[in-house]
Amino acid sequence: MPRKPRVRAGNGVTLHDVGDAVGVSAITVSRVLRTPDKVSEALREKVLAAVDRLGYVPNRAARHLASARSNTVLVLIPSLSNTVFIDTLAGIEEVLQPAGYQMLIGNTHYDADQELRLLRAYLEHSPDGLLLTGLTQHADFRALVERHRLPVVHMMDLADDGRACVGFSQEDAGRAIAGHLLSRGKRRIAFFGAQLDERVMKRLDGYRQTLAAAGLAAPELEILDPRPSTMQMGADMLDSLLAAHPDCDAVFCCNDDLAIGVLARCQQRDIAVPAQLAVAGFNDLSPAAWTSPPLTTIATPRREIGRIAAQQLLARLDGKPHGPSRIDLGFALQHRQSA
Amino acid sequence: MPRKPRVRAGNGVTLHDVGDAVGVSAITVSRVLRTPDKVSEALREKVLAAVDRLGYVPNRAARHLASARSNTVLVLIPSLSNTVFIDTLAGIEEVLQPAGYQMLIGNTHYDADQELRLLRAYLEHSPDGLLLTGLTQHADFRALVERHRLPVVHMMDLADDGRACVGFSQEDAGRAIAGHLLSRGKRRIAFFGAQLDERVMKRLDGYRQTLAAAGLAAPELEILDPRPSTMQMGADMLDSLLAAHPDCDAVFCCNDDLAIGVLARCQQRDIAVPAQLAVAGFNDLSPAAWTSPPLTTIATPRREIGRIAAQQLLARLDGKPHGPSRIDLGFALQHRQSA
DNA sequence: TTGTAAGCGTTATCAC
DNA sequence: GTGATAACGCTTACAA
Repeated sequence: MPRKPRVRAGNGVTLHDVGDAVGVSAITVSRVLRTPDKVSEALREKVLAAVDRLGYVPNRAARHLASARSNTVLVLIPSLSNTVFIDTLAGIEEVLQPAGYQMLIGNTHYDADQELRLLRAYLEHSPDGLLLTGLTQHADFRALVERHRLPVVHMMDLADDGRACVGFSQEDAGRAIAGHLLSRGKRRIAFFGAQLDERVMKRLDGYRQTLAAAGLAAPELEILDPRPSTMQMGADMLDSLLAAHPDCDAVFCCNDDLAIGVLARCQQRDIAVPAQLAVAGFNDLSPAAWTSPPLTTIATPRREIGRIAAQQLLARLDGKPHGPSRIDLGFALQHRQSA
Repeated sequence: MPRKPRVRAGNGVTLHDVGDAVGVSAITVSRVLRTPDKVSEALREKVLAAVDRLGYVPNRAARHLASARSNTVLVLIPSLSNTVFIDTLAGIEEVLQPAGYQMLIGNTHYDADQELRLLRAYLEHSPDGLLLTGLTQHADFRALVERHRLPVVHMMDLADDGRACVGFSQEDAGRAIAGHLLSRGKRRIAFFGAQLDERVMKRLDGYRQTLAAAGLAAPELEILDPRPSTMQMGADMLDSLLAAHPDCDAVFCCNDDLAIGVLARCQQRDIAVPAQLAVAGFNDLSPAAWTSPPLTTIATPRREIGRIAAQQLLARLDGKPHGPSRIDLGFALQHRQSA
């Protein structure tokens, strides 16, 4: 009866090979590697020596297939070029790596359809759980997630419907900036928005509410552009704002990138900041402290968000009792000289 | 004889289930999905309908186990917080995703030991190939790679020993900046270096050679710090440089971050740029165009590097004839106002 | 404490 | 064009 040997992945050394080398069965080697306590010390040492000598590397696909656990978490973020999400990833990695979990990263490009496609594609890896950015997904997204019984933690924002989330109130943050500008005596406060994702719109809402409450609502001072934000865009927005409304005395930019462009243009046009025009940003990226004048902005706890979200997810994966499912990490107004 | 049903991963729908629903065997369903041409059209349609109806999702672990190909590429980069490597990742993703490959990302934190540990850990996924940053790895790295017969492409730099690589000459780039500063009439040219990785040291070499050739070598004007670069560090370096060498008339910063800190400090200290002190950076990150004055720097083709490196790797994986293994993508001097 | 047998979901091989 | 069978490497369940 002829055998049918196949091509092998990796370096070709299997649990069985290691077992043969020591004179034990494959399952014993497996135990040495996963639950050393259940194996006698004598064997344990011999096996570990053989593992080392033969250069055995566990095959994750086989483990996954046999155990029905992939030890993999799917992380969906809107962009790789935005430091905010990179910082979040770093926080996630910090928790997942030591726990033996692998992070799969999907870039949605701020697009719900793409997000759904990514989920479909990554489902082939049968991730054990999901970390999502924001609260709003494609209409079919949730059903698919439930069908696969995947635990989910949302990041960057706060839900009120019981979904697990780790973040802060984007609306409150918008209110905080607007309130700050009012407290500095500004009365004609503009809003510059790009990308116009869920979170930017909530910041805009907070800004609107605060201005309205002060009787200073100014929809004509809102400049919104759905394209990704750039510094150039910030500069351009400033030009068009001042052309139409030279009486404007403050600008709340939905992120630091726009704000940096605005500040640069102010310097070019000799506009006094903050005396003539106050400028505020959002996120507190590293260049914010090095503009001239340094930028007043909202510092967001994004690395911490990643860390806590990952911890929450792991707790669910282990079936551990987890604390509150809505975790508010807050934000901080970084008051510098631009506003 | 009692069966032993196990827990299942994913949504529980297998090739076999789909086959049963249509009245064909599992292997036929597999063929419909992978090689539709080899299945009659009638069957094909029925099968695809069932796949859709049942919500079948292929199990990648099982495929990997059976086919000995993981369709996975391991990418090792030194840092997630450096835009340079994020851009490279974006280029890689652009090529890998459409080709059906999954990218595993490992963050080495500029540490060869960590890089080796990551390789060991990720080997469990049996990646089909490797994309590495730089040319220098841990002493044991290469042996491990060869043992697993993994094709490798190096990124960001150029090797002369036949290894596959996609990048540009870091040394030439250093020479280009130094040469430019000389051509602007500068004679006391400092070098600020952080991180001090392989590539920074090569830029430093290029700078040294150029200055030496002009009879203007000035080792006392080199400030090197092995810690990760920050804008603060750039500002601090400028302070200590000018304290010791007030006659210095130019600074070549090993990256834009340092340069931004230097420019900010120049503005604070009322140092005229470039008249009194010329400042050059490296990488041409987006803020570089928005400093005051705008930063002269080296634009590097990092996204393209990622793209081409991924293409080269895929060609090797497919056993296709690949062109030259050393691909020089060059760089461009971005001449702005700071130098 | 250690081993045996079976099964995880897919694909390679060979037969029809 | 379609199917039966075994094999991929590991872990669960159960036996010794």
